[in-house]
Amino acid sequence: MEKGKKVKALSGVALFAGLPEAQLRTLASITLLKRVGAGDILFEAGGPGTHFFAVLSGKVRVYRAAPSGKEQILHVFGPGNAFAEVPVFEGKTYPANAQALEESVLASIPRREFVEVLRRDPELALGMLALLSGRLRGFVTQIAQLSLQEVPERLAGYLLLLRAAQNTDELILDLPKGQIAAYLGTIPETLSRALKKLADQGIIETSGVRVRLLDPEALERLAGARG
Amino acid sequence: MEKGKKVKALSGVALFAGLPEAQLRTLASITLLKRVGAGDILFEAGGPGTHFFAVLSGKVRVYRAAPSGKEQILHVFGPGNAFAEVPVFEGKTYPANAQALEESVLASIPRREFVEVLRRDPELALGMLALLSGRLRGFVTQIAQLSLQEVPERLAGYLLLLRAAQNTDELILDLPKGQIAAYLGTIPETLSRALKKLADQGIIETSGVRVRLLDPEALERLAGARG
DNA sequence: CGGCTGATTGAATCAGATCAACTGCTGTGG
DNA sequence: CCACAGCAGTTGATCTGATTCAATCAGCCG
Repeated sequence: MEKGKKVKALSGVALFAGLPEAQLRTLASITLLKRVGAGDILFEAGGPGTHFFAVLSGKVRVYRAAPSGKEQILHVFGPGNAFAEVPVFEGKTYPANAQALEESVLASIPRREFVEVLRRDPELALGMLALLSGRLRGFVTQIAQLSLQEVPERLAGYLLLLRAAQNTDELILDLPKGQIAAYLGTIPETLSRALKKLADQGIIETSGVRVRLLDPEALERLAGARG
Repeated sequence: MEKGKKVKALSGVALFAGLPEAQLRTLASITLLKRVGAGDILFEAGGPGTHFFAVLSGKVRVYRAAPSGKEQILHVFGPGNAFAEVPVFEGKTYPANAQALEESVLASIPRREFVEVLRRDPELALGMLALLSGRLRGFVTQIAQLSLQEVPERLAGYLLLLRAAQNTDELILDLPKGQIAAYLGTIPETLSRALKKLADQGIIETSGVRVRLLDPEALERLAGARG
């Protein structure tokens, strides 16, 4: 992998988008490219948090698992997203597990060197602060949903997210239903019933991986004002 | 309020602890002191996020509320804690509500000026990054608990937190039970039953606001390895 | 001594999980 | 090209942890 390619790859990461060429080159020089297959585990909760990652291609999920086997997905990251920033600034362990959902290519940046770059570039630090703040906001939403809403309402919120991302009312589910269930804090059986419930109410129409939103306003009412 | 007093107050905030005198003075010059009574609302979810806060004395809870009236506490902040950092770096709205639980004195720092100070002090920015990372870690734990554990297990985790904070097995509950219930994502009735359950199993002994841990290992087993 | 608020207890109900069976799709190998 | 293994998803029946509703109790302040 020659250097120019790495620089190009990194410039596609949102967090590094505005970075001057020189900084990008520095980053590229400490970055390792990592190719992983579907299902590969990248790190586990409690493991030493030595690296910070960015997805160049593919899809990665970050989740926690109960002894029972039930899993809660915290976030799914796609191309251009950076993740695993928590241990970078705490120097401790990863708080969750990460697993590739598909064949993916990742940029892997060693913690120590990355902090050095940050120390020298306050703008990157501010970008990082914005990234973490956005993450916090997302978690606040997730906590509120888990605690204050029931499954069909959370599902409504998720469908609205997809709508915003895909900019259409003819959605294509971006994950297998089992993974969506884990993201919503439930299990596939319950998700299946929730989809049916919304369909019975005439709010959506489903067929496999396709979901047509018949009544987006009803979804917004269900999901509540907040995102 | 003369200036020296503000500097002293700010130096008691963990986030600003290591800051050089000059920076502290700059901060003090843009800081407003705010006195609030028990029950006062500091800001509400969705409101414009103009200020960043630190608790100088008293206690503040940050929470989200459902239309039904049920509330989920995200965090309770005491003296020395900074909070409401999310809108500082996103320049948007507060993601949750904040309310004083007791008479409190707060340092209130305008967003724009604070960002300027940060831009000039990379070390403060790194401190801020560490603060946010810790917050993220806490939220990950909270999400996992809400989704993967049941109430008695979450309660066990909470009691262990108190044990670590108070460094004794003779705990004093730091919040009214109703608030603890809201923090654990449940309601007072259920918390009451969970306490009774642990007591029946001989793991704890309760009397009002006092809780004696008879079998901390059992609590750790219940709560699971993670914090 | 009331009267308010917080906490507890009991009974009924409910959302969601669990368990089990079945469907349907996909890819592989005979 | 068909058969079948294997997995994801659905459906139904049951179980259970938690909420709801209602009543009572304890403590604290005026």
